[in-house]
This record gives sequence, structure tokens and C-alpha cells, in this order.
Amino acid sequence: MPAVRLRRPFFARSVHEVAPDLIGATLLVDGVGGRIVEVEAYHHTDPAAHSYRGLTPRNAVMFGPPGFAYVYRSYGIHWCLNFVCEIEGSASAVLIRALEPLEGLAKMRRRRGVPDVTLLCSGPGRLAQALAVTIGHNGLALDRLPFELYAREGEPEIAAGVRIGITKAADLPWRYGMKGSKFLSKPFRDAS
DNA sequence: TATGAGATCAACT
DNA sequence: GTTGATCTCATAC
Repeated sequence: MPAVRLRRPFFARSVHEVAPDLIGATLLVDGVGGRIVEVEAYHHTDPAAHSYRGLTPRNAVMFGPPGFAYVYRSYGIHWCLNFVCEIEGSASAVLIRALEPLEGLAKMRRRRGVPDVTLLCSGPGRLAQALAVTIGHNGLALDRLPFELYAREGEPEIAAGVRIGITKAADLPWRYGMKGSKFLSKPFRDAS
């Protein structure tokens, strides 16, 4: 288990620095989680971001200070987990899309109802279900329980590509992933 | 392998 | 009334 805990200054940087730096970091919620292998960056100047059109009750946390969790309901069904970045008011966040399950495998399997370890957390909705993330986590600080975030050890090979499941600004290469990981929601096409 | 429907909520037109 | 930062299951090729 990595020892260096990520604190709020880690998130007080550009989303485009924080997002790739999160690849390989360890995320636990109530002791359940694993290594982050895929994220996407969203900034309020980005038409695909929820904050693009201004503050609403749903996205209010995005307009607050960095280092907090923004959770929203997707397609009426799923929960999706984001980390707020930069400075208060910048309304930028990183969507956590996939992780490699390491801790609490039994709990994750029970919550997800599937035995296949590569299907536990490979996608934002699946990840939230496996970690039992709900609207109740919206606005919670990332450096306090139930969240635990630990810095990666070493430098993983990072792949970049276009984001998934969006129609606006779909060509921006703001998806980051761990090269070659089996736990990505979708493989990266472009090498480098 | 690939498309299609259904689930079901918040924000937008 | 429609759309979307999704996933699952069903049916077709």
C-alpha cells in the first residue's frame, strides 16, 4: 500500500496536470477500491463539461474549492465520481472512469453482481457502484474519510486519447489512461 | 461483433 | 418533450 497521501494542494493545479498525475494513484472509499487507470478532464470552458453553462444545484460543487468530490447521476441510473481541481470558481474536475480493483474485492463483487474482476470498475457507472459512491458523497473532502487517496509509486506509461460517450467537443484528447492496463473501460487506439 | 431498447433523472429548449 | 460525461440485456448478422 502506497504511503504518501494526496492532499488538497495536489488538486489546486490545472486539470490537465492533475488528470494524468492521477493515473496510478490509489483510491479507496471506506477501504474499498484500487489503482486509478483511467480518467477524463473537464473544464468549464469545455462545451462537454456540466459547468459550461453555469452554476446549477447539481454542479455547485464544481464551482467550489479543489480537493472535493463531485458526484452526479448519469442517464438517470448511474452515479459518476469526479475530483474538483484548480481554484475555487474555475469549475473544473476530473472524471474517474476506471480503476484496477485491489482492496475489498468481495464487497465490490457483491455490489456489482458480477464475478469478473475486469468488469468491476471498468467505467464510471460501474466504478461508482463497486465503491458504493452516491449523491451522499457529493461535496465531501478527498483528504478525509471515507475517501483515501495515495500517490502513485514510480512513473506509469500514460496514454492520451479522445473522451468517451460525449457528443460535444468529442475530439479533444483529454482522456488519460495507464498504457496496456486490462482494466480500462475501452482500449486506447493511438500509441504514444 | 454490432446495433437497439430500456432504465429513469436533471437540465435545457 | 428531448438529451446525455452509462450499462445491461436481447436480438440480429
